[in-house]
Amino acid sequence: MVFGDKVKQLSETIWEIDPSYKEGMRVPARIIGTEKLIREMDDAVIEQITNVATLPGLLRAAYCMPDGHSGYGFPIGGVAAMDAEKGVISPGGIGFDINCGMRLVRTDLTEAEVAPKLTELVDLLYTRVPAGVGSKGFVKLAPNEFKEVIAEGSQWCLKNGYAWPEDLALTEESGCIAGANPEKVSQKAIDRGLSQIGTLGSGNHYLEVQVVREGNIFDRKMAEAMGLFPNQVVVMFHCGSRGFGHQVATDYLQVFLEVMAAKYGIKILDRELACAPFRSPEGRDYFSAMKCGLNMSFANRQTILHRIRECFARIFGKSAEALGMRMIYDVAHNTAKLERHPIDGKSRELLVHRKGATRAFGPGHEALPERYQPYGQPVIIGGSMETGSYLLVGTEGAMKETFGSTAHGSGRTMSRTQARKQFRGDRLQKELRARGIYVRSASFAGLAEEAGPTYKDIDEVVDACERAGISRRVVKFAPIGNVKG
DNA sequence: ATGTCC
Repeated sequence: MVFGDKVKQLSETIWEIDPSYKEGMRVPARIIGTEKLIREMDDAVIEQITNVATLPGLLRAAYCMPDGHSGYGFPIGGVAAMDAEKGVISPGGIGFDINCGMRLVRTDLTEAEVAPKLTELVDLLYTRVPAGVGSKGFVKLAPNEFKEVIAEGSQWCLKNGYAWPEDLALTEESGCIAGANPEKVSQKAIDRGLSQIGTLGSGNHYLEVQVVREGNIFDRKMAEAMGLFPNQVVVMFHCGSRGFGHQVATDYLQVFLEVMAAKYGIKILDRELACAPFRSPEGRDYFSAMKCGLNMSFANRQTILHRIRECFARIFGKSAEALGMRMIYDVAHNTAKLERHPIDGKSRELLVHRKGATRAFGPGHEALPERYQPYGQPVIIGGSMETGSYLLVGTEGAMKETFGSTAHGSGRTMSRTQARKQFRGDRLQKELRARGIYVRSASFAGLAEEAGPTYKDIDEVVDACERAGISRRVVKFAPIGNVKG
C-alpha cells in the first residue's frame, strides 16, 4: 500500500485515513499495523475500508486489523460499528462463511507422549473428521432436526451427547445466540446444511495438533490459569458454517440488492457493500437468519470437538476426561452482534460487524466466563501450518480503540491462484514431514494454497496487536500435526 | 469461504 498525504500516523501502530480521502466518507478509516504490515497490505484494503466509512450509521471510524487483506466489499480484518437505530447491516461486513471461527482445546499430554503416536493420531483424525469441499458429516438429520440445531447451536449438541456442559460456558455466546429464527432461512440453505454438521470444510479450514514449547509462554500466570504448561499438546481448529452460512449470505445479498436503493434510497460506492437498514424488515430477517449461521457453526465446531475427543481416547487408551481435554475457548471471526460501547462518553447499543476479526473484550467484561474475568477474553489466532499460532487475551485498550476487537489470523499475502503456481502440495507435505509436522490434506492444490509464505508473518501481526494495545500475548503454539480441508 | 457457474 502506498501512503498518500491523506494517511496520518496517529501512533506507532494506528494509521488514520481522513474523511476527505473520498466523497461520502462519514468518519475516518483506521488501519492498525506496524509500518511494515501497512506497506505490504494490498491497495484494495484502503479503498475498501474507506468505502465502509461511507455506510449509513457508521460510528467513530471504520477499522482494519493488522492481518487485513481485501475481501468481498469489506476487507477481511474489517470492524464496523453501526448505530443500532439509524445504521445498516451488511452481509459483506460479516462474510460468506458466517461464524467461521477458532476453537482451542487443552490436553494433559506432553509432546514426548504424543510423538510416537503422532502419525496414527493424525491419520485417525483425518478419517474421523470429514474434510474437503462437499464433505458430509456423520450426524444424519431431517430438516426439522436441523432447524433445532440452527436455533440452539451447542445446546443441541449438549442434548444429543456431543458436548460437556462446561464446553458451552467456554464458547462465545455460550454456543447459542438468542434470536436465531429458522423460519428466516431458505429451504435451499437448510438442504445444503443438514449433512454438514461435524465437517471441517476446505480452504483455510484445518485442525492442528500443537505444542507449547519452552520459551513460548509470555504470561505464566495467565497460562497456568488457562491450564497450559510447557511441552503440552493442545488442539486448535478453524471452521465455519459451511454451505449453510454461504447460502444464507447469498440469499440475503440478493434481497438487499433489490431493496437497498429502490425501497430505502441507500446509495453505495460498491455493490459488494449491499446493505439494508438494521431496523427494516429485511435487515431484521437477515439478522435472524445470520444468527442461525452462528449457531450452525458453533454446533459444527462442538461436534468436531466430540470426534477429536473420541480419536484421542482411542489412540491413548484413556477417556477424554482422563486426558484433560477441556476447552480453552471458542471465538467467532465473522459476525455482527449487538453490543454496548461508549460513544462520546455515553453507552450506546451498537451493531458491531466483525469480518475476519476477533472479539477481544477486556478484563471484567460481563460477557466473559467467570474464570477469565481477571484476565480478559481468550483470543485464538491461527497462523499458517508452517509457522505457529497464538493465544492472546483482550484488553481495555481494545475496548477503547476497536470496539473490543483484534486480529483473527495471519492474513494472506497472495491469492490462492498465485499460491498454486508458486507451491506444490505434495512437495510441501514432504518438506513439512522432514521438519516434524505431519500433514494430511483432502487436496494437494488446497495444501499448496496454505503454504507458509502465502500468509503474513504471524509474529509481526501479533506484535502489532500488542503494540496497539488491543490484545496481549499469553502463549505461542508450534504445529506438529495438521488435518487440512 | 463455497455442491469453487444454474
